[in-house]
Amino acid sequence: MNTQNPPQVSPFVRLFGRYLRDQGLPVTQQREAVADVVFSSDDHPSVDDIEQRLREVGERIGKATIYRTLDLLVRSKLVEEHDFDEGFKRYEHRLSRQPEHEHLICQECGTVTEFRSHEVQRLQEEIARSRGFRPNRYKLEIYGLCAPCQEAGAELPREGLTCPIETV
Amino acid sequence: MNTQNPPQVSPFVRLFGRYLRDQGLPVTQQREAVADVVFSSDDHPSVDDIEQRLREVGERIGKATIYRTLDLLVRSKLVEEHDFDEGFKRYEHRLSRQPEHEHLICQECGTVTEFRSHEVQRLQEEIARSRGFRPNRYKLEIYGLCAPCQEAGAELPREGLTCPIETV
DNA sequence: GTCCATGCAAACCTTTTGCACTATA
DNA sequence: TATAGTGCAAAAGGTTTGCATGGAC
Repeated sequence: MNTQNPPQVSPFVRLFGRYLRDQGLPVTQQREAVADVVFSSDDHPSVDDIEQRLREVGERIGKATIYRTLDLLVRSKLVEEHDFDEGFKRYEHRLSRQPEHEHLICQECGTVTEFRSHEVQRLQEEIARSRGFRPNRYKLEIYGLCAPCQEAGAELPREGLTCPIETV
Repeated sequence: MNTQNPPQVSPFVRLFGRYLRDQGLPVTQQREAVADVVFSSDDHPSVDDIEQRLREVGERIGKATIYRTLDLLVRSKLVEEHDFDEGFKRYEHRLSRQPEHEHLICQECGTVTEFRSHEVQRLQEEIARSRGFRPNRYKLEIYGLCAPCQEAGAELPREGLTCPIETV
């Protein structure tokens, strides 16, 4: 189909290729294409987003292959899987300037902002250790309203019981 | 079916009844039964767990009703929904001694331990505020190995690239 | 030439919804 | 009695899998 190969394989895609070879797995054109899309995305694309972006570059790759490649990318630790309570997963490569970071998620517009806090990192380690737990990874997500949505007058739904329960 | 009513409705279930009446919704036997199971569970039951526990008490309630009741319980803010990356949701009532707490999740045995940290709470508020974000709720989850699993010799899967990438 | 990946469609699993029937207020 | 809930089964939506074909090594 696509006789015109990409000008050159990006360093990140090459890293993924190395992982595949380490595992004795073939480096296919589809795997490189999916990896390239993920590594060129600076947001948190869903599988549909990835399929769409592949199509924009003239690549028609089946969803099954995308899922299977994402699985490999996650295993390689080059990509992280996220679940922002939307009913589907999002993916994000770990090769940005902020390899470890947390997320602020706007409940109005869905925008995801990243932040980094060494203090959170330290706290998490301290908490785990004090309980004899060996931490592997952690995630901190803050849900609320981003600044633009607050200015636009957005309000968070106020349901729940009228009298908040404080059972402490 | 169940002519033998529970000895008396628990205070928590009664609270839920109040919420329902506030909303102009009927307080049904099924809703009370589901609420009762959730409020008597000190772990994080899934919908299947809840169905199972209802059956153990002689209640046969359809899954649809369980889902619909859980939705009401979550709306009432008496119950929280969790997603520990298992492919389904878990539920936990907020009426324990620790209304606000975070989770340590063992990747070996799946055990969920709770912890509380005022520092995390403070940090989260500080981070949000410094970015003009209005926080509504947050979640911190630490994944790793619990003490018993470590003692049993469990190891976390070491996949990924042999040479960890530190792109900072 | 062998092995594995791909693509399509069907299967899967959790969750949601439509509808006839029943219970609540 | 009007209104809303229940249960069943079907649908929905994201993700996984089986299988025949085709490409990588």
